[in-house]
Amino acid sequence: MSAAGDITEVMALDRLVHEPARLLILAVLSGAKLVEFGFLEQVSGLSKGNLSSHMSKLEAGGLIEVRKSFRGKRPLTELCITPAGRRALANYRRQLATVMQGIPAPAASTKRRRDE
Amino acid sequence: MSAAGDITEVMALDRLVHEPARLLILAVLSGAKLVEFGFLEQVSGLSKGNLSSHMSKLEAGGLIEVRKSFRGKRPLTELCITPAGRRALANYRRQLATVMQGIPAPAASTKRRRDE
DNA sequence: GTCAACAAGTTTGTAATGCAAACCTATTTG
DNA sequence: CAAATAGGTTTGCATTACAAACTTGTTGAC
Repeated sequence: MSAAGDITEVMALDRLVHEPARLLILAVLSGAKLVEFGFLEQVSGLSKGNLSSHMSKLEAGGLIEVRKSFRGKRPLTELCITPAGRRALANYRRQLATVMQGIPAPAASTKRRRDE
Repeated sequence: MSAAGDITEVMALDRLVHEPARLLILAVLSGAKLVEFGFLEQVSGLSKGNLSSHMSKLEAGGLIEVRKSFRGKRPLTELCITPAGRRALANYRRQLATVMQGIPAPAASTKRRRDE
């Protein structure tokens, strides 16, 4: 049998989702219908360039959808997560939970403060 | 106050630990006193080269210690996690737990099979 | 009107990274 | 002795994350 928290599962993590910046984007998107580019920029602290590039990758992977429109006369880019994106995120979360079981919890005995 | 599961914490994840291959290595090391190179190679499925390179990075970061000796007349490389490594791993786990709270749980209602 | 400053993103350039193929050294086997 | 194997390391390459520079259009100063 494979151990309860088979840590080797970690090798199967979806790299597209595993990247912190993208995981953040997906997590934010999962909680809203539509999110503005500028909002994500602020929340994430990512530069526009970096954000744009991650956005493109997520879009290329079909995990998000990008809508371009106008607010007044200024361009406005909005993002939303796709069903596939939700699945990918849910699946990632599941794998992560499995992985965490393979990592020893510090909780038990972190009383050894002088261990270096 | 920052939300209970502040997803933006994800940006602070330790990249040295976040890499799946290295996380696996650390997790395995955390459960044993001393682990052989060859064993890790099998468990992880990593190529020798890749394993060696991750090993070097973890060592450079002070998260593991590498001991070279001989078994009979053949060279033998063994790895063990350092106290700093344990801390890094525990900290990573903690951050990960926080992050997971920011990702919507699929558990509740994954009964929607037709959502594409 | 036009010229400077600004908003909203995209494209380009670069340094770092993950990965495996090729290589190295020593040992065992035919 | 030659070939194969064990045990790792170094090299080379393709990908990537990131920010600086650029683009396009808008608003405000004069």
